[in-house]
Amino acid sequence: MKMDERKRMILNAIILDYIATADPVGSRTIARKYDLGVSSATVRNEMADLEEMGFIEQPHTSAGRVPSQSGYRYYVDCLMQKEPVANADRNLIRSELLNRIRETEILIQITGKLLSELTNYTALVLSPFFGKNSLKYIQLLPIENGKAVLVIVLDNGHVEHRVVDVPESIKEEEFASFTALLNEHLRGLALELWRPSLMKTIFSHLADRKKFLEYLMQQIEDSLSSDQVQKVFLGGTLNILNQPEFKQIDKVRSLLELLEEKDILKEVLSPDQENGVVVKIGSENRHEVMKDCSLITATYHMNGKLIGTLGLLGPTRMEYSKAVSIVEYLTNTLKEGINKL
Amino acid sequence: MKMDERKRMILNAIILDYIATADPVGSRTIARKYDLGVSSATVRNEMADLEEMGFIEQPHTSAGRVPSQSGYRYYVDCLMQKEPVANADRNLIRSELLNRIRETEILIQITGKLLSELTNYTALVLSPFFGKNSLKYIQLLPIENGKAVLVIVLDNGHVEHRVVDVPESIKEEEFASFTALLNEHLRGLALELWRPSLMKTIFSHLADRKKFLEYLMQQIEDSLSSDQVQKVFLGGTLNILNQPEFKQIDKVRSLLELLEEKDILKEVLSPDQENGVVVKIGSENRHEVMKDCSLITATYHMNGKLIGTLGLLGPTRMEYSKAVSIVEYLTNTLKEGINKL
DNA sequence: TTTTAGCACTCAAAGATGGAGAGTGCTAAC
DNA sequence: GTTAGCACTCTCCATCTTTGAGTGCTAAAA
Repeated sequence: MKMDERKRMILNAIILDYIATADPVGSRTIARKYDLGVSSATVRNEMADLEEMGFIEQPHTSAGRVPSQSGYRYYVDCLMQKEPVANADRNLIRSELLNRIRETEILIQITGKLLSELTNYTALVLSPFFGKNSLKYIQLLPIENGKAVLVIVLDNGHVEHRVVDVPESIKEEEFASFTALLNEHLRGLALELWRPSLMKTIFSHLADRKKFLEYLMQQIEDSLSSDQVQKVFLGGTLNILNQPEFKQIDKVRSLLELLEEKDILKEVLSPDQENGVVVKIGSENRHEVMKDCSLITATYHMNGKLIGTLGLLGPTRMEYSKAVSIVEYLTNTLKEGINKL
Repeated sequence: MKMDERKRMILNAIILDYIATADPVGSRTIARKYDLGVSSATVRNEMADLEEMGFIEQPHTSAGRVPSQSGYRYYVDCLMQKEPVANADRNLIRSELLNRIRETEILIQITGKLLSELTNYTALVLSPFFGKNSLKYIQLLPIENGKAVLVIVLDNGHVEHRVVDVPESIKEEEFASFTALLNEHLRGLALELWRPSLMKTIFSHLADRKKFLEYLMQQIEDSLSSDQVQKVFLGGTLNILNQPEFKQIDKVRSLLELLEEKDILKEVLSPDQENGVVVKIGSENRHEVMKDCSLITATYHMNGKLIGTLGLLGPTRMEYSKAVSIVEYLTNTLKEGINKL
């Protein structure tokens, strides 16, 4: 069976109509609403072909047709025309993301909020991962007997603090030298390379404080472990409830539960190819729970390095043409924002 | 009509049964399951009385009885026997809350998680508010041209950081004097009293940096405004979905939406009396959305001052006897934990 | 006087029935 | 290759029936 122009138009019409209404689409509707200059009977014949090709399916004999997963796939790959982002939306995005933001975390949060509000789907934003980033600044501040605050600043604007225990035997004056030491040896170093470097230092400079330094090192590593630092931000979690396909509580439930499992989300968001906008439809997603969902992802970079992912989760019946462009535009603006930090 | 012992027993039985099953309770069930030594007919007569008194009601003529709001009220006030917290739960709580925690925020988070997991309801924890607390330590750390990290430590273990802009004209050496100045004048001061005090300082010491100090002050106030600092932590948000009374999506929806409105939650959690465990049933809660829910709250203190609230949200048909004791025990342990920080 | 057995009555929930409507596939004519 | 026409299918909805749990009332028993 060959996919001629008319079949393409009909498939396109079916998908657009189904996306808009969530109701199975009949031959008559297509013939009337999308004037193709042919009768419903003709459309009917074509639809039978499209069904045979696997692009659409019937919920039951006397119902209209519904796009199948490969139908959506074909649409996204070959038929879809990206809808340009509305001017108002562009302006909103730029004004929110490019103004007066000083910390990565806030930038990411706003991005999530924007994405969900502009699309009415659920936004997932994976914040930058710093494995390849390096330390700009580190400081140990004594706050009371036995306690200090460790402040860590990375070269990409991420700031982190953590309260650590300090042996009482360490005097206030020593903190300055610790800080100096840490900065001297760690500044500019990629996080991955820290430990070996610090170890050398320990033995050469401060053998008597070895234990404390080891503890400190542990704390630093902990603070910057991907678990701590690479967070997933959600926006519009409850937007799934808007979708008629999720009217029953049990369907929504497992999805909402999935959204609380940050580890799984990270996995879901980890890209299998490094750039551009990727659309995963239905069971193309690894997780069973997402079999009725599509996920649009895009990665963002800094200095050419992949640092994070942006995702948009909706029903398979989602407005791909609009969603894809917004994800794209938002990713680019986010990049800009991060590089401005 | 008088409330004799038998009526009390029957009401108690009805409520316990309804809490356990969520089905309207019939006279036969009561007579059989809770052996009161009387027949169902007698129970029936008593139930008619209880209904007249307003403690129970019938969904429809031929259904069993369901506790009314005042029924629950009477139960909580007069009938309920607190179920002691299981030993395993006690141990879990103590080991999680009293070990190796250094920051308030983490303590609060764990409390929320525990509360929801132990009860299967939704936990709300309002973190400490510091209006009356004072500053232990403040520091301004330069990190690059035009930027610095402001680190703020309060006397109750709360630590906060924020990236601020710094005029390029301020040299690295000046930071130390700023930090010294801030500490000198603000340390030990209750947050409420900061501004006037700092203002005096500005004019006497550093008239030329007035603008920057004002900006800095603004940043500090911002960081410590109740909006920023007094956060609501949720645990087990999706536990409501377990309840059969929330099977329809529209009922759950408004409740889940409520849980995303942190401002409303703060209001809901603000106590109208200062201590002890308070149970608010159904429409005793201010919010329409919560008319089918009960909220158990308890306040926690530090040095005698009220600093936060702990809440547990479930259906009106909630296991009060168990929930109340867990809230109580957890509040006490949280107090302990905070004072140990 | 209180309790109980018995019975008629009520009502919701669950099936059963029967159009109405939307949509299909097939056939025969254009 | 396209279209009109028609029989057929299946869901959705409203209506009706049955079933079962539970009640209230009454009259007899304790």
